[in-house]
Amino acid sequence: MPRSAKGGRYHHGDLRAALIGTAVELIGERGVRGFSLAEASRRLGVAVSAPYAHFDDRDDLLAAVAVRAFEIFTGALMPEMGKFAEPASRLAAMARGYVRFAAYNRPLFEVLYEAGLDKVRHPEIEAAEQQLNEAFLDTVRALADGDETRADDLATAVEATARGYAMLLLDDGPDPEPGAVEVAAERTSRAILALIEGRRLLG
Amino acid sequence: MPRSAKGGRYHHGDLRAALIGTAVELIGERGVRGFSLAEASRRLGVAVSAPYAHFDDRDDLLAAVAVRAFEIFTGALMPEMGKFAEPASRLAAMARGYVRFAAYNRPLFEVLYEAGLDKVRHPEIEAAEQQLNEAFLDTVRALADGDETRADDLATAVEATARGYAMLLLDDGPDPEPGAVEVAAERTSRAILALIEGRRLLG
DNA sequence: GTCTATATCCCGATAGAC
DNA sequence: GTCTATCGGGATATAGAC
Repeated sequence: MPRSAKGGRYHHGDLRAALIGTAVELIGERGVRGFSLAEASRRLGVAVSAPYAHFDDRDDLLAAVAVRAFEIFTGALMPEMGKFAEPASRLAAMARGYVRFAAYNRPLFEVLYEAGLDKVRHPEIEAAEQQLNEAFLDTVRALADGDETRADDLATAVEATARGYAMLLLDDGPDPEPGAVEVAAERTSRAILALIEGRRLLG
Repeated sequence: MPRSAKGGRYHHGDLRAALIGTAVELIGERGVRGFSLAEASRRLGVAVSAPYAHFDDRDDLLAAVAVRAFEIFTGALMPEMGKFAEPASRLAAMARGYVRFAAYNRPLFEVLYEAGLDKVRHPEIEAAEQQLNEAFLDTVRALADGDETRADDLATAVEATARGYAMLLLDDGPDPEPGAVEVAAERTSRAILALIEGRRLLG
């Protein structure tokens, strides 16, 4: 990418996109709360005031990261589900995908849950969440005998299980090895199947 | 509590303990990363340099909070377990206690997992964790037919489930209502029982 | 759209007086 | 053990030039 000499003007091709990318990098290194516009600017070699031409403020940039996170999240899980016809297998596959996503896209996963973004100010985020949620609920309903309350309880249980395994994996340290990720994903998958097996005890 | 007039010397009865308490307050309001020694000092009406007479640095204070967190955590879960003889009921009770602890002691729960403390510098933390862990593993083993691998898988599954439900509850917003906490705790408890019911699928 | 420069604020940590 | 004072650093955000 073109970079003018030190001190000269810097015309970035697409500073907006570059800022989002750098934000992801930085969040991976220091967490959401440790991220700052100032350091992102420094890394890109632009003035600290430059980001304000593209984003209202720090949170506005984080919201853009969150939207990208949901896109990647959805893009990773939907195909995974499509490989299985049985509802139980589909849920297990989703859970595996969930844990893998958390492990391999830690910064994005962190933004989804820890950014504390104002959903009133950033409604795009909820919209990005919608598609995946519908597919998830459809699959859960198939295991609940048409009982909406049972479906809700099972959905919560599946989500909690996946979330919990993801958190445990991320606790072990940043950037887990692929082997450890697969072990965790497989355990998660089996826990989902065990949960479904005993689901009559849920509600 | 005695407080000298503005500008005068301030002799606190136990600044060390007061700092820990104020840290918990502040973490509840702004999260672990948003906590600062400077603001804690301001709230207590002492100079920003005063804390350094009791703690090496910011992390040293957070470590003291973490130790207190484990003490309260253990103190809440052990009696809960003691009420039940059956291993499955004990694990379900632990999980209920786990979720309640997270909901009613959010700052402490946060410190346990998000403080990112150096365990080499603060070995007390691991010691505080030990007691509870042993009791937990003993109960899990009773459900694993003497198979240590099965026990390990089940322990992970139980921990992940409790952690996941706690995270979902905390996601809903700070300071959840007692009604919501009980619903979440009950759901967690049932999920543990369902998991145990289907545990042959775990490994 | 980007830069320079600046205002304003907060933080951690230390030195030296009392 | 606490205070006053201070150093050094980093952040957000804005104003005005180009």
